[in-house]
Amino acid sequence: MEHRSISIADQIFDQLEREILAGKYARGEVLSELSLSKQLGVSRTPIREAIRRLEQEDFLEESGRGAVVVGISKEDMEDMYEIRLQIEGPAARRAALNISDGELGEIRDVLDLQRFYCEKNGENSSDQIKNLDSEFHKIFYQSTGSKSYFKTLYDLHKRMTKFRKASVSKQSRAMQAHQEHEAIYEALAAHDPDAAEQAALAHVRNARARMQGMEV
Amino acid sequence: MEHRSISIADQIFDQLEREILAGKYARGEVLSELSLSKQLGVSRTPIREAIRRLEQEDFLEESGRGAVVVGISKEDMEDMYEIRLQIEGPAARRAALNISDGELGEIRDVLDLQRFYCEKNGENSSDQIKNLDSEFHKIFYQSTGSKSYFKTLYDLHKRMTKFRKASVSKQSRAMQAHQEHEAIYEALAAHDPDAAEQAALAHVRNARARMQGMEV
DNA sequence: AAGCGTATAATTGCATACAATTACACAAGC
DNA sequence: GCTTGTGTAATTGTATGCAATTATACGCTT
Repeated sequence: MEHRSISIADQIFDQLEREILAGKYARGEVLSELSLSKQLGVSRTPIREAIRRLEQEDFLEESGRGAVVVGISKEDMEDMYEIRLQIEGPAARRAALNISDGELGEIRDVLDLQRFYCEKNGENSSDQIKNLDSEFHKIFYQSTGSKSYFKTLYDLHKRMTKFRKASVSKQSRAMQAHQEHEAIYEALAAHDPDAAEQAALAHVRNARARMQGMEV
Repeated sequence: MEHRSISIADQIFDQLEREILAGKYARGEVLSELSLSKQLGVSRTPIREAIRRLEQEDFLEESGRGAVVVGISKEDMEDMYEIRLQIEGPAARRAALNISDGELGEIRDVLDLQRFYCEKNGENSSDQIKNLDSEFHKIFYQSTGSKSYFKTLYDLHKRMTKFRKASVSKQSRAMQAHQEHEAIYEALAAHDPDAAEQAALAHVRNARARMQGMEV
C-alpha cells in the first residue's frame, strides 16, 4: 500500500473537527483527554493526537486544564472577508480556466443536494447544508489547480464556518447562498473567467452582508 | 500557571520545523519515529506528536514508511507571491496605522542584527539571516493587529522560506532584501499607510524577481 | 471576611510494551 | 524476464503505567 490506513486518531480528528465546526462545543469549553477517551471508548493516545492537530489548526487552544475551544470574533470575520475579497477573484478566474468536467460534475451534484435540503428545511437540514457549502467551496478552490490558493482559501473557509452557526439555518438565506453558488457554477461551466470572478466576488460580498446583520 | 510549560514535544516540533525550513532534510527524505527518538534521546511519543503537527502544517506528509519531507514547486512559489501581492498591501496599511512603539523597537533590533550578519557574511550567516527574515515578517504581520492577516501571511511566509534555501545566501541579495526591509520600517515608523503599502509591495515584487532567476 | 498556604484530586507529559500494518527481499512459478 | 507469493524485518498504531504538573478546595492566619 502507499498510504497508511485510516487510523482511530484520524477518525477522531475528523469527528472533533466536524463537531467543532458544527458548533457542538461552545467556545471556551474544555475538552479533556481522559473524558473524551472514556466517552469514545479508546485510549488517550489517539485522542491526544487529534487534539494536538486541532490545536495546530487553531481550532483548539491549550490551557492549564485541557484544550479549550477557541472562538472567532466579529472583527476576525470581517478580516477574513476582506482577505477573501482580494484573492477570491483571481482564484475564480483560474478555476474557470482550469476546471475539469469531473469537477464540474461533482459541483453539480453538490448543488442539487443543496437545493434539495434548502427546500426541505427539515430537522438537521442546517448541518447538511453547511457540509455541502464546505464541499462546494472545497471543489471550487481545488479547481484552481493551485495548491496555495486552495490551502489559503479553504483554511479561511473552514475558520469562517465555525462562526456561521445560525447564519445558514434561516431558509431564505440558505436559498440565497445556493443561488449565488449556482451563478458561480454557470460561470465555471462556461469557462468564463470574467463571469466567474464577478460571481465569486458577489457571493463573498453578499455573505459578508448577511453576516453583518447578525449578533455574535 | 495559566499555560502548560514548554514540553519536549514542543521543543522537538520547533527544532524539526526550523531544520526543515533551513533545508537540512532533502525533499522526499523520510523521518522515522524510532530513529529520531534514538537520535534525540527521547521516547517516540513526543516525536510522534511533533511529526503529526508538522504534517498538519503540510511540511511533512505521511507515507507507508515514515513521514516524508514535502517539496515546493516553482509554480507554488509563483502562486504564493501572487497571493501575497494581493493582500500584503492592505496588511501594510493596517500595520502602519496600528503598529506600537514596542513593535517598532523589536523590528529595529532585528534589522540591526540582520545588517550585521549581511556585512559579516560568515560561516552560518545564511541561517541567521533567514531566521531574522522570518522574525521581521512575523512582527510586521503581527502589527496589523489582525489575527487572520497574520495567520494567512505568516503561513505563506513559512512555506516560502523552505524554498529559499540558496536565495538569501548570496550576500548581494541579502543586502538588497535588507534595504527593502528598512524601507518598510521607515514607512511603519512614520505611520504612513501609502508608503508602507508601496514598500511592502516593492519588497514582494523584488523577492519574486530574485526567485525567478533561480533554478529549482 | 479576605488572603495565604497546603493538601488533594484531576489532568497532562512521557516512556514503554505489544499488536498490527507495511515494506522489502528473495524465491518460485509462469 | 516478469510476475507473484511468502517470510521477515522494520515501522507505525494503540494502550497503559507512572511521574510531574496544575488546578481546586479547604482550613488557617490575620
